Amino acid sequence: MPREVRERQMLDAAVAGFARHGYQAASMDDIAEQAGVSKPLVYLYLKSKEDLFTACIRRERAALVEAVRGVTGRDEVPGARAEQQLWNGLCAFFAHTAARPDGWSVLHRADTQGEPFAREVAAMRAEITELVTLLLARAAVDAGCDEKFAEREVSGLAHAMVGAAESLAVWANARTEAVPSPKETAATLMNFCWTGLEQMIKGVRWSPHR
Amino acid sequence: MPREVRERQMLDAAVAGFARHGYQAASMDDIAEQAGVSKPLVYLYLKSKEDLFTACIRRERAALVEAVRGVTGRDEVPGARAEQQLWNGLCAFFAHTAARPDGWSVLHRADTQGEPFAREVAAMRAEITELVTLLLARAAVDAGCDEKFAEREVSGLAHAMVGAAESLAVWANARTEAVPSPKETAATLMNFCWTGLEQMIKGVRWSPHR
Amino acid sequence: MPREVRERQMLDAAVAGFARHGYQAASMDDIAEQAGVSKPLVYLYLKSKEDLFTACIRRERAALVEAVRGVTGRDEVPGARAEQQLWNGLCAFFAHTAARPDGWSVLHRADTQGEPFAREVAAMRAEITELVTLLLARAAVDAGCDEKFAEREVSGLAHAMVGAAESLAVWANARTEAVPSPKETAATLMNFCWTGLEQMIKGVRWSPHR
Amino acid sequence: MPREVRERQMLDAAVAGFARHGYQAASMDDIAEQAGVSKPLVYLYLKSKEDLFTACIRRERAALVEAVRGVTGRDEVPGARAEQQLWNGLCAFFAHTAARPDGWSVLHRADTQGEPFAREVAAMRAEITELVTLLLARAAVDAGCDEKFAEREVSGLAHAMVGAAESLAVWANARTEAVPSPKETAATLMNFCWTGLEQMIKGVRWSPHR
DNA sequence: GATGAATGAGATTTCATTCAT
DNA sequence: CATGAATGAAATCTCATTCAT
Repeated sequence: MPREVRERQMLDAAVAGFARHGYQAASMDDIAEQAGVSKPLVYLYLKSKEDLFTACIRRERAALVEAVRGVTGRDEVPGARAEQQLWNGLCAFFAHTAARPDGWSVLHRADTQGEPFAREVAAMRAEITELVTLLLARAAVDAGCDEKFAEREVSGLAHAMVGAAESLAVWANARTEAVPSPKETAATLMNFCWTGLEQMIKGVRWSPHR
Repeated sequence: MPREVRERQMLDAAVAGFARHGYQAASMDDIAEQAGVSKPLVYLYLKSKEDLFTACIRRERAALVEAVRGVTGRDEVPGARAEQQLWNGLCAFFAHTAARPDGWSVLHRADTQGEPFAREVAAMRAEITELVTLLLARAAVDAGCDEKFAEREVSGLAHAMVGAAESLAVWANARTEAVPSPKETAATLMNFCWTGLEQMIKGVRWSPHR
Repeated sequence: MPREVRERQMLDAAVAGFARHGYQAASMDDIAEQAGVSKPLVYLYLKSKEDLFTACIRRERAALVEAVRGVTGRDEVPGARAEQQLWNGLCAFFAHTAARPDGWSVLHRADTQGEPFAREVAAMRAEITELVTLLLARAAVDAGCDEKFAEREVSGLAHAMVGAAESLAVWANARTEAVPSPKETAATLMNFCWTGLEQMIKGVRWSPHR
Repeated sequence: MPREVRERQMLDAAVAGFARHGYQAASMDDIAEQAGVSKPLVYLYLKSKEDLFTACIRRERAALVEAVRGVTGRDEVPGARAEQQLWNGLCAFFAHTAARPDGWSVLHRADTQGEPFAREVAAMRAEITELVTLLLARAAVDAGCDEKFAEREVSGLAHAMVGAAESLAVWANARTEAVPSPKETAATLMNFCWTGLEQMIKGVRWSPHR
């Protein structure tokens, strides 16, 4: 059996194992068995537990980012409405995290599994946040907002949105009854952020002294 | 030295250890040493690693809920404005998580450390979410909204808000420069959710077909 | 059972194991079993295989040096004949290596088991060589030799003698029939080195052109 | 590529590997890679790690013995002075061990790598010791000594000399500064053993009671 | 009440070795 | 002739946990 195929099997098993038990508690024995290969082969191909976990993160990160970028367009598409692109991106995000819950679990949990892994996830988050920031800014401009203002103010909203999306994805995957569809989840968030954006553009702010 | 004091020392050490290394990687050896007691004593008092972790979760959960409840009022306080109570609660929440980062880290990470612990955290989340739902509903009613409507619609917003608050608390603790004050963090979130609530009351919804 | 006793048992077993199989091939499993304890206890007390081996080297080195120093006198003993002291030292050396063949094997083999261990042995060799140099020099002076000359020339002979003694000790232990007594072995070497010393004092040198 | 060449490459790589890391620590993976062939080929040609090591020992042993025999003459050469032959042999020995440090290291270390290998080395040592004994005996006769006496007494000196030569070869290879030339090393030893031989012939013995 | 002594079980990792092609 | 693919067995080391005192 060719190496490529075996490697994919191993990564599949590893993602499942790490998702279920976390990095520390997942055992190489179990992962190898799950993949249908012997442990030495896992080590031959993937070097160490740490490298295996990193490989999982990288693969899942690439798949997720690809899924989102695939529908938002990799670059600015002149004429396309940013709002629509954002909506598409969110739908793709929640669809992907719902379709590959283990993959998403690995990405989300990697955050709390020590330095080398947290960096990997931070990079992904930065990548996505940048994309969202761009789309929000262009949406604001579309809505008649001053360009300078948009760039300055919208970043905070983007951070909040990405954080909220992460939480929602976890929460949606955890549901066992009344599981929301990706579009419903996306709509919830869009609803939230879009009103936030509009208020922001208008300069409305909440304050305790109000 | 009385048992109570000893136990508190152990829990303190355990919370620190679990926060730093996670459940699996934290070692009973280190915890016992850190607590300044012998390992058998830890087992005598707290039975097992699992029980010890559970005890940590329970203690930190109680402390956090107490901190929030202490400023929102344990029950509905007729005449008090719900908006103000919500604001107070958020401030208390972020102040507490900032003051006890290890405790919060334990609570947050427990979520991904396997079944028995996730349940504990889920219970805490439910407790807080219920509180927030109540406050939001009363705030909606205060704003002239129909009571039935409020109860039905506001729950989703509460869930999102709690999730967002969790993310924000982690994010704030992770900062090393430009660390936001609890009030700033609370204002960010309040800003966000309050506009969402107002739009919701007005019946405004975002939809892809718009 | 007190720690000290256990540690000695472990070191005994380790010395036997390392002597028989060498550092790499000796297994911690076997050593623990031989010592009549569980592996974790070995690790608890001696930290690692490397540390265990180092501890063996140190103990055997100390015992050997002590055995030699005990009969040569730790310092210069005015009035004592250096020749006699040297003879006593050699006898003690061969008696010790014959009495503790495993210990001597460990010391001798450590030389070829990698850097950290070779250093340990080199230090021991230097210690003994220094002692021998001193005795030879004093013996030369006793024999009417110029002091300056003695110090300069005798060092090479001391090195050769120590090397020869090492080889002889290994060789004597390897014999299964006609095993020489320590005194016989010592006499062989003394015979050798003493004539060498006498010729050297007289300035006689062998050269190919003779 | 003919089998002979391939085998030589493998043995070269193996000798280098065993010399650097010892028998246990050297890995077949590394050796195969170093030899530029695949592992199965190594096993096809040399059957096992043990056989490979044995093959190394045999080859290096043959080369060393050949180098010495080549200058001492394979048999007794009537008319040639034994002293000169011994000198030539020592020079050849130290020149060879200096020229092929890895080969010598393998031979020397094989001694302490367990039964099957120690026997190989013992055989080589016996071979060389026999040669030296012969030369020493003839030299004694040349010097006017009784033939019977020579054969009986000279054997011990030969053993000591071979042991000393081994130590010196290792020591010379280990030097990084002031590396002695083979001739210098040979002269050191010759100096030593020749005086010993002369005294012996004269019947002079050292004794503790002197 | 408190601890020094001790371990069973299992973790990651490596290595010599062999097929099927 | 040559190799990519694969593994059984064993190595070092760690950890939660328990007695005897």
